[in-house]
Amino acid sequence: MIPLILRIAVPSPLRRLFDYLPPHNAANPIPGQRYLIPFGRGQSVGILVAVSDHSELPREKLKAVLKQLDQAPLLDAPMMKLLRWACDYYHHPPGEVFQAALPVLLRQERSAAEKGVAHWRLSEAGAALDPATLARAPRQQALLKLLQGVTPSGLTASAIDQHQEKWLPLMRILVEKGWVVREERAASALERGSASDCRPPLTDAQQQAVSAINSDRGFQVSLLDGVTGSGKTEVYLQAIAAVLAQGRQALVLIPEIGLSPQLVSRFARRFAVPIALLHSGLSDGERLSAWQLAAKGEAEIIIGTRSAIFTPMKQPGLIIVDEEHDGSFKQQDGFRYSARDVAVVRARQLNIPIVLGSATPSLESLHNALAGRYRHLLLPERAGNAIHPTMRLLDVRQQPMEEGVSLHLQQAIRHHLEHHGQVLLFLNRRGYAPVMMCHDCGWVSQCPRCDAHMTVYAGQQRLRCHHCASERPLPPQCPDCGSSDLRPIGQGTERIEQHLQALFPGREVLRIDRDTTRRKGSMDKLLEQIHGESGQLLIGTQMLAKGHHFPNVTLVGILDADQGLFSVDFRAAERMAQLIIQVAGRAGRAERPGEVLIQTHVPDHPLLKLLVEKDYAHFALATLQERRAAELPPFFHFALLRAEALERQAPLAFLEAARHCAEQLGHDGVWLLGPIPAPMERRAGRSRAQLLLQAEQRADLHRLLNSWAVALEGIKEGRKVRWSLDVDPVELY
DNA sequence: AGCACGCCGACT
DNA sequence: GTCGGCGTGCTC
Repeated sequence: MIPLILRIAVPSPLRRLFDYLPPHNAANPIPGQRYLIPFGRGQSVGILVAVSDHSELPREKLKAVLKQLDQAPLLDAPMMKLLRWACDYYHHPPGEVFQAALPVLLRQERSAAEKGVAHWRLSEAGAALDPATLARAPRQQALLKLLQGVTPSGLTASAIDQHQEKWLPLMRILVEKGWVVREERAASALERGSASDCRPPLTDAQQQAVSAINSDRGFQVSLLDGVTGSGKTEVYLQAIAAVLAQGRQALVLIPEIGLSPQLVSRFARRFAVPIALLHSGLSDGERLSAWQLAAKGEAEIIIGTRSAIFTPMKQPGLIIVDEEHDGSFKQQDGFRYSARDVAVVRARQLNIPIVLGSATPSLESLHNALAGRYRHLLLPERAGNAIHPTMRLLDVRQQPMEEGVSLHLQQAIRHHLEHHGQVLLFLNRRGYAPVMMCHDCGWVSQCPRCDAHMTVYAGQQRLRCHHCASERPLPPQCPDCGSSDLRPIGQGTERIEQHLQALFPGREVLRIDRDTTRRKGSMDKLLEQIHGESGQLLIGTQMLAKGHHFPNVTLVGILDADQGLFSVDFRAAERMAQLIIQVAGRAGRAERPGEVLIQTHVPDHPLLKLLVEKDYAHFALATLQERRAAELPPFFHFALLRAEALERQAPLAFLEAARHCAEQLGHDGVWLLGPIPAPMERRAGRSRAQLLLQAEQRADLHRLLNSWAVALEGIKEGRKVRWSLDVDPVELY
């Protein structure tokens, strides 16, 4: 008998597998099983990737695994294949890639059996208790009322978190008093749909899209390119319905803040099936439970953010990526994968259809559609009788401005408010002002740890850096010259909010940005206020652009469209255009016509004009031409090697060595650009630099990366820096 | 990444 | 005399 070698992915930053001997009570080794293994001086949990009949190492150097942790593999063969592809494509250490595909509770030595999750429910006494009894303990009372308002099975910790902060000690008091019972139950992260909604009639375009997707018998990418309000979700729902009817599962990926209660309830109202939700608010136990239910096929619809692309499915039938252009699908640290791109590969390997949906498709996806690799499904009309908003550029050159708002825009705001419309202003800059300056000596509020300014927060009277944790009180006088003539320069949402309040006294002004929605539930509260009233002013950052519907908004004002036009990042214009269109899409959803006004100092900018006078498609096509001419993605392919360290020279020294290494290996077809310091060289006290690899042919790039990524681990300058390799980087800094 | 080994400075 | 600095080597 040939002695088997187990090739195992071990959690470590090394780009290779480790060979082990089977355990003495050798049970049938199957890739996807977990093993407890000796590693270095300690032990860890690894995943069997392959079984081989030989090892490159002499036999006496091999150790035997300590224990087989699973009989049945946790990761099935298709998932193993996907993860091996991801290791190869992203050139990331297999140990970390395979770990990323497992819920945290399965990364440790423990059985894969379902474990309970703490629930709190009312006792009989608690159910009968009059909340008024707790009038003198308002927070306990709130908890009691919360539990009295839900099903008798109670709530999990993460569910309670949505309603109240720091509730655990209070809940313990209620448990002691005998009104609440804490119990561990197999958690269900499942929503159960009710199917109370029926299907609305479809537009012709929707019908065509649904028919096309439902006729797919195998792998096919559909780019569902539909203007805001054209009813993309309805197309998803009907495509899912067809898949469920075949007894198969649907996986829906959504952006990080796209998992709104509205979206979930829309799915739940349509389908009477178990739906698993995988979002950041879940506890480890709930996440494990959702993952297992999906793997067993008990969850028929799986909705989740980026990492949900690695959810196992028993009967996969369809993958949907909603808002496929959204940046949150790209992981920005560690294993830097794009969930959208992995989704396409997964669908191809599973031979199932995939739908990428967006009102503002990424140039990558559009390029694939134009090249015929993706089927382009267009939804040009708004569903129902809503009308397209009219979009106009406001030339603000030489115009009187007050706090970044031109008088023209101010008049338009007044007009819409008087006609009972809501007004939404968009400014992608939070805080009061991006910098504080001394008018006497020129001192500016520089961050001590970053090459950036500290943002002024007037309400909290503090300076805060948006790139690190630096924070301090607003100085009353100039720290350099003692002058008291300190002035905030420029505008952020907080300042606009204040200005609008002064301009329109008596009107409700609501600010929606990360600072006003930080606390759990505060976003819901704000949305509730917006839906109830009319005649309000809303000011916000890109949070406003995502997902939420504001049916009463009749005017959208983009305060500064110029930011995106002159950035070092070649994708800035694409992102700005997507934001403008997405924000504009919030207007005129009901039967009221919407108006969109865009302030700019460059009204003749050709791309901006195309976007406003034509549409996103024209903008995108022109931008693609520019990308082709400039040899940028999606026509050329990038990989970025980043390095950072406390010592200023260390990152550049490492990258020089890395470049030298690539030159030794040979890099035909690949341009090495750099190393150069990062656009913001210092961040959080560390100096950063990067080396960009550019290639016209992916094959050339990956041929180099195959040997280079491994060789990088041996560069001695590398131990003084933190470095990472990013294939298909989205942010070039 | 961790973790150990190993060889040179300021301390009880 | 040693406690401990971080350079360098290894993990099957």
